[in-house]
Amino acid sequence: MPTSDFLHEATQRGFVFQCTDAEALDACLHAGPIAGYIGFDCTADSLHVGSLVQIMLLRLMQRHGHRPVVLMGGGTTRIGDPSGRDESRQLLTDAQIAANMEGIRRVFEPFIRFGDGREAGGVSDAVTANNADWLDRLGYIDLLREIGPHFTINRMLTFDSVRLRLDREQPLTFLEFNYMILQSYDFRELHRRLNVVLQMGGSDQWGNIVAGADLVRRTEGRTVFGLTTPLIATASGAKMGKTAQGAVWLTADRLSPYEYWQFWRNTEDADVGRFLRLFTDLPLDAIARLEALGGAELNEAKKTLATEATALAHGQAAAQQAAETARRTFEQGEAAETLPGITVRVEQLAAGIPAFRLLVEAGLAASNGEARRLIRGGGARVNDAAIADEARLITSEDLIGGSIKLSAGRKQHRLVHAG
RNA sequence: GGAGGGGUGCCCGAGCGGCUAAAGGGGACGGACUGUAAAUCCGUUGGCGCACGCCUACGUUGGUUCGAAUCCAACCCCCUCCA
Repeated sequence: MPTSDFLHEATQRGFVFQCTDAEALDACLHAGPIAGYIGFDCTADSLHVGSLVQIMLLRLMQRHGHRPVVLMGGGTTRIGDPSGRDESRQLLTDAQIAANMEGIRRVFEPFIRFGDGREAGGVSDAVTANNADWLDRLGYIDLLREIGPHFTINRMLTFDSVRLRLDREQPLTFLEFNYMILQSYDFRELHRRLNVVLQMGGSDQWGNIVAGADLVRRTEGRTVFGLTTPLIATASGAKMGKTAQGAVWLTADRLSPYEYWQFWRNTEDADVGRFLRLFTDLPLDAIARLEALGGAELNEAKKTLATEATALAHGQAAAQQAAETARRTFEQGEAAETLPGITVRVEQLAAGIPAFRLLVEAGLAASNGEARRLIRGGGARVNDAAIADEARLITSEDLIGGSIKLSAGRKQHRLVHAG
């Protein structure tokens, strides 16, 4: 077991899947603060829980006095990460990439403290870098001459990412084949610029990370490290991060704090301890106590998980409000006025709106047809009373204290306000 | 370049002239049971103010036919073998 603060805790909390040399990294961490990075593609203007392990790992680093470096894939995104199986991604314009980068940077703000890293005492200030700064102006021949000799095809062919494709007799384009080279180049560049000695990432990045560490060793004569996190799935095997509405985004413009809280509240029993360790800052002994709760009592642990995780992403106040909204909704059976909602014009409501239509407008169904099916299946309710008739009209008569509670299933509730 | 196989709904996959909005499975959603859990069981799973009807959908574009996912032609893409 590692003894340095950071690696020790990262290991205990379940962040470590593989490490190039845990002992040497541990020693290096003992010697003083280091800089470590994780790369993020700029394919959307926000990130979802799929990236949360990486974010939390950077956060953990910083908590132990090390410097997190967030690498934006401004350059690599221009090509498109080919690892997502079939078709190559739609190419993004430079303007889109720039906008996405700005959005992604904002995702990190609640989790990580940024600074310019230069002032005294700011050794653990996080910084961002953009690989477009160096990749955009790479010369092909120069790159080949300088980097090419350090990569043997023989070895590249042994990488899982490559071998799996070849074994399955799926095409692997030259572009994809080069991805590890660009990522390796990033590592070396960050080492040169910011003295980064550690690259982290998901377990699927292992090959690329190792290749980068090798490149730095060969060309710089320095030992640098790689560390991967495990793939996070739910205990029942599902990929994590899916919800009725789609991806679980980390920013409020994409997913409300209430819904984010709900996502964590609905964690499977078997995942509670693991998720508390990964996605909250709670001390390990406190987590151990929560995890020990049995049966329905585990729900208390889930609430703690939800509130803690929501506080990290959206702030303490938003987390408390989400918890309170949930408490009133699920434990008191009320229509908490803080539930997500929509506003409908009074005249429209007076005239009456078909329930199926309102369900769609409230975002509880994707189409009128789906809303009708929901009603037929007995899953739609107005003010907690099942809607029996597909043609049911919702009118001002249904207003209770100025709003109507609309539900799809037991868990999704919306308020319709008259305005 | 030649020979063969293939491209079907969110995914996998059957269908191979009408009974096909297209079997089956997965996923997803809803219901029951619970603890806002898992497992299990049941239902639903293209759009449209949806009884009827109309529209869109089986790689693309044309054609044959009363009628095509199913037959024909050309084209695009993928796979295998040969060169």
